[in-house]
Amino acid sequence: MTDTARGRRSDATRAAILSAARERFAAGGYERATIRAIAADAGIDPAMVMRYYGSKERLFAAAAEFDLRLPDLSGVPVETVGQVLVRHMLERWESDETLTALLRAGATNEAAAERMREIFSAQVGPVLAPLCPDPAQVPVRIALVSSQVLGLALARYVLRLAPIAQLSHDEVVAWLAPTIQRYLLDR
Amino acid sequence: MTDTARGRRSDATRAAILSAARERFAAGGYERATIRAIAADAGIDPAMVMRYYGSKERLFAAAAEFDLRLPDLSGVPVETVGQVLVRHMLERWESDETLTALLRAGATNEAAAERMREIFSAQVGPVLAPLCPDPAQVPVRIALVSSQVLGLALARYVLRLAPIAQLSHDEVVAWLAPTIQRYLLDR
DNA sequence: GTCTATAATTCGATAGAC
DNA sequence: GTCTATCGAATTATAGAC
Repeated sequence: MTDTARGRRSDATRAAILSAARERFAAGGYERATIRAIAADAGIDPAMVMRYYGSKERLFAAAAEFDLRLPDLSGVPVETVGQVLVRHMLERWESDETLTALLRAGATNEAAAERMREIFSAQVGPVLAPLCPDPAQVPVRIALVSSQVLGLALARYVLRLAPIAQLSHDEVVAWLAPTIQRYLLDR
Repeated sequence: MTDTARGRRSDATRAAILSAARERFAAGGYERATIRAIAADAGIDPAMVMRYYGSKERLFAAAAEFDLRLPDLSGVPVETVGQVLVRHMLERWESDETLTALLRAGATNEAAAERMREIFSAQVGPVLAPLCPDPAQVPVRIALVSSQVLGLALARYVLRLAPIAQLSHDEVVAWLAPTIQRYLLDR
């Protein structure tokens, strides 16, 4: 049995489901994203979603897989770490709706909140920890940075507070970078 | 017809419904808070909720009425404005679950998001605007302050990032006050 | 003012034909 | 691998008895 005969079409279907799922989860959170709507977007039958992912919960788990792709910061000057980080997060947030899906869903769904905690501790932690002065303060400093990054995303992409949604990347970086810098390095 | 004969019992019921509604909206956002569960919490029949508030949407609108009760800041030294503001928000957030209800619901419900925008522009704006140096920058500065306050609430009360959820009020104030101070007054 | 009964939808999930 | 048909449960909302 060749690859084309067996897996080709189903792989495309799987990908279409996942893409549609991310879009729906990002637009309305966990509860409002229905399997029926996701299937309709993907141009397939709702039963296929169940066949491929078993349940809505498992579909979300698959759709909420995410890599922040944080750059290695060991090479950049410490006084520019805030700028680099804020700019990277802006671009990452706007290039992949999965983050908005996680944020919207995380507000009402415990599994999504847990995934969010994982991402920000497991991915942000290791990259920023070496920069902090006192090892004991690392978790707090990472969480503070996360709070400002998440607050920006919430205000800009979810609640859409006009003044902050209209800022350019450069302006956001100019305002937020010093905050990140202080949370990470001060004292 | 006396007051006791007509409105007394119904007023108590109205209040019980509203209180139960805030609790449910705060715990699970808009979609997961069901009229049936709210009625059960209030110890009355689900039909009563409809009778008093007409629809789930109008119930939420009533439950999401909120006053930040921001203090007059014209008297306090400018260099302590950040501290006063952060401490007030912490206490307000922890003494009234309505804010958490708004935050959770605002992530997936447009009416809740709109109410959130109203609160932060109509209530925070007037109090902080007189402190800002350049009138043209007022909306942006208010929105930046909001982003950090909302990010704190999201991380601490909704996503429950352990390191930031465990901080004392004093520690949160010490970390965040300088940020607020800079967003409001710098330059 | 309160509750029973139920209408009208909508959802996640399953069974089974092809 | 895909779809039809449908179940069972849950939801908001309404009608009407008492």
